[in-house]
Amino acid sequence: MDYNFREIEQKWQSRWAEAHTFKAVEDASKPKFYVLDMFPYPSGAGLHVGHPLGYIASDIYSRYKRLRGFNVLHPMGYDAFGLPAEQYAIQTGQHPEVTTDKNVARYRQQLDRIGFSYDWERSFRTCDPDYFKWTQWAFLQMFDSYYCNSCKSARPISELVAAFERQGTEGLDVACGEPMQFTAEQWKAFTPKEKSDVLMNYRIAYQGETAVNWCPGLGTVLANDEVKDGLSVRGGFPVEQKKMTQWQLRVSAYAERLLDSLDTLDWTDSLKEMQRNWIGKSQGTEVVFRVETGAQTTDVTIFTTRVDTIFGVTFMVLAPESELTARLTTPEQKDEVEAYLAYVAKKTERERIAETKSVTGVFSGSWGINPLTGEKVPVWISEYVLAGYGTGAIMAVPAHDSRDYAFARKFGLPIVPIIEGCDVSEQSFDAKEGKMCNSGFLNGMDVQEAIPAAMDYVEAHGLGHRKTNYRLRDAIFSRQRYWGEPFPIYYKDGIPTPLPESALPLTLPQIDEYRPTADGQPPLARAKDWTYEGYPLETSTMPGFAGSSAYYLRYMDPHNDKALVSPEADQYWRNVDLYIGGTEHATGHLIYSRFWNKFLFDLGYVCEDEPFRKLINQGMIQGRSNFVYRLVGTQTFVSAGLKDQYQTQEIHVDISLVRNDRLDLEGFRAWRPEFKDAEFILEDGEYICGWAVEKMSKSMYNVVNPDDICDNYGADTLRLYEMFLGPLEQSKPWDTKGIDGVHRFLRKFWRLFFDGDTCLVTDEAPTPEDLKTLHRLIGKEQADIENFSFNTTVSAFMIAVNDLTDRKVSKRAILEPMVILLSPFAPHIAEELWHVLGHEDSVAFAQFPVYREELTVENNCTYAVSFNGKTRFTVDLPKTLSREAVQETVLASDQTQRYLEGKSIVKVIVVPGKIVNIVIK
RNA sequence: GCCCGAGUGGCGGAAUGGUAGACGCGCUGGACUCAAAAUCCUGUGUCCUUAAAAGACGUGCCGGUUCGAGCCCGGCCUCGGGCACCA
Repeated sequence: MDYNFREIEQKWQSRWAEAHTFKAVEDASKPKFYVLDMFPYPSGAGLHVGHPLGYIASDIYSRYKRLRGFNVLHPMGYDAFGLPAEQYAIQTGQHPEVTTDKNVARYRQQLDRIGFSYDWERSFRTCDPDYFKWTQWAFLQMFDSYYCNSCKSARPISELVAAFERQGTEGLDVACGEPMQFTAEQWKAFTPKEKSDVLMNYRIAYQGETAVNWCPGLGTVLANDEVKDGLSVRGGFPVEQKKMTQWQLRVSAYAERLLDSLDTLDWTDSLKEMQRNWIGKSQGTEVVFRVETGAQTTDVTIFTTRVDTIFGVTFMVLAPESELTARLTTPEQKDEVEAYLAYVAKKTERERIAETKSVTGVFSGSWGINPLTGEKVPVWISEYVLAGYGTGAIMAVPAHDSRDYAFARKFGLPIVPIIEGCDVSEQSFDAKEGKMCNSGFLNGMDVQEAIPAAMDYVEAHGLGHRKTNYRLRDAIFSRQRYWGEPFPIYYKDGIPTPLPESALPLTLPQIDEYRPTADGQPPLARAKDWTYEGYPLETSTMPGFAGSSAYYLRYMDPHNDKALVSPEADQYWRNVDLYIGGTEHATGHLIYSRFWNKFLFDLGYVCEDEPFRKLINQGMIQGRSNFVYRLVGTQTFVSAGLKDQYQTQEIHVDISLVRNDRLDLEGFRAWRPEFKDAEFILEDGEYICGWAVEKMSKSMYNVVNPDDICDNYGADTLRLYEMFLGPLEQSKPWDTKGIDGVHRFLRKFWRLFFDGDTCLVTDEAPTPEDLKTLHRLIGKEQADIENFSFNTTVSAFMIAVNDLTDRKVSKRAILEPMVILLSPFAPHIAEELWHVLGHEDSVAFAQFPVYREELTVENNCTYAVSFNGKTRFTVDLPKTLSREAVQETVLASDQTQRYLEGKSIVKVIVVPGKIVNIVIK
């Protein structure tokens, strides 16, 4: 019997499916382990070999944990709402659901071939009404909650209403948009509309006007993490800033908690660091500057992290979008300021980024008074100050801030250094070090002392107070799209009103066109009768991250129609023990999910404060593209080695037409009509293609499909090979060259069991040597899997199998545990051989072999003998020998004597088990 | 500009501070074969010399700690990734 992987893999995949082998059931007698992959968006292109990398790793870990006696929850589903299906719908009129169905089916088929141990009965898509009902439900919970700063928790909005009725805003410490002040009487006198507007200032899911990333190309707003370099991540369209009223989530209320509990997570440092930067906590001071505009004065609060430099302030700057700009502009400066504001407004985000080096600004005509010195400084307006951060106004210290420095230089403003001996003739001195000068009471202090001293002073004199700011903004939650969750909100007399829970899920209406309406309304406005009890329903939909924010909770209890997750299921599965996915979600999904989970935790719906305990980022598998070089303006192609002699144009060529960088000439002519009569300039009779490592993508013709690998080598080989390629976290190019070696290993393993049709397995007793081979492998696998060092485990397997092959060992006592060890990596062949060995049950639930260290321990240690640090030879000595005995034996040996050659010994250092170093003169 | 991470043969990559290059690919030579495929065996960091052995040099660069450094420390260089007017 040969190793027929096609037959074996098909057979076991269907048996696992029929027997529901990997169905997970809550079982209090076993410890749980929850392993989750970041679920994919089912795109039309299908999976390429890069996608399963993380899935294979998580499957290996899941299977390993099962062998270790854990009750493993390992689910999979689809993040199915999203832009590509909708864009396709706009072009073709095809309902996104149809496209999604088709793509999901294809994904499932591809995933199934790889032999994952998912519990498919728990699978769902984010676009299933049974699921998004709970996304809408969570939104309503947020709508109905506010965040209490003093108890650090979300609370029902009814409590806030009660507080307003009792005492107005008196003594309130809650997260809000604009600070508000009113009495209980005033509150009671508000109209329903006014009350609704006030509460919007406090709700965790709220509607508010804000500067948004508006993408005209997509006709929708985008979240910060959906924009990169001023272009939309999906589609690459330019993005501009625009003020709009949008649904938002008050993520900023959770900034401190999101930051704090990062320390409790087993994530990589780089990922935690990314989140820390994104949250961007900075502790500083708010200081009030009195500003004179003609005869009129206004108090302007600025935020700074360096109050210690306040004696170096030579001007102030306002953000162009700040409400203060109009107020502080004098009549004389009005025209100039308005021209500047117009100039800023028409710039797109992308242009702003491209011109980040250029310095622009305009004088407002007002003068601020430095509260410490009483000195007057001019107030300028410039786009380098952001309206959305701090107070939208700054004090400028050009001597010690590079941005202020550039501005001062451009507009000829004074630069006053306040740190002794620093040189500010060429650039600012930003470092927080040195002795203070020109700074009144701070003179002579070290900068590190001066910072708190200045803060204390400002607070003591009532000039300002300490303040912590965060860069983290509230998440914009509306999208002007069709293919997303509808908001369970309708407008009753203009007041946003939540739908009752009984009306959920609110499903998408049928519409006949998916583009925005002529007057710029979202596509849902096209729906006939998009109303609730006669009132209009909200027409925007939720963003992509809505559905992915709590999906891990739903897998715990996917068919529950009473709750997102039952308390019992939640108590059992708790949170994700191991989450595997790409870093690209660091500042999107992984922040939103943590926020969402903390919110549900506050309300008591879930029992863990953090959703993902351990997180591993698998690297990307890149493609290896091939190129041909066409002589410009012809259909003649020159081989890579000769291309420099000609003027050529580089063209991607499909890698299926290339083998070992040699081009299949006939195949190439047949590839495209325009290449039908292609001529070639060859080197050594062959056409050599150029190559490069690039992202794997259709347009680069470098996509390798996992199905092809499964056809030619089998899923087990694919799985082993992807792990063997290198460390999981590292990005690496796909290269099919090495795959034969891995496949050869599996065949070699098979041949330990069979020679043709003869079964070789015997009941012969293993020798100590056999046991050593086995237990080395057990020890290695045990240690490596826990470190996700799967590549070295595969190597260890190869060594063991080579060992056994050399000695022709086909003993059951050795092979049986080896099959168990192999089963997480290559489950199909392992299952087959497990049954060949006479077992009835699945190998997936066998017991991980017990490691016996004493079997692998050497009796001898190899000592490296060095002279003055240079290793000259090695010697094997019994492990039990004492230091002194080792020293004596080594010194007495012939080899040592030969190297000594009469020189005298200064000292001898013995490192037990390792080395003998002899220092000689 | 700021913050992370990484630099080891022809290639992917191994090495608790202790014989650098495991394992795999590729390449040499060989066995089996009429031949091919498959399989197996052999060699394979560089240089020098050689019949062989033995040497010398080798983990991006420069220094340091150590009996001993790919690994630890300091300073550079290069390449990836993230953030980017966040006061």
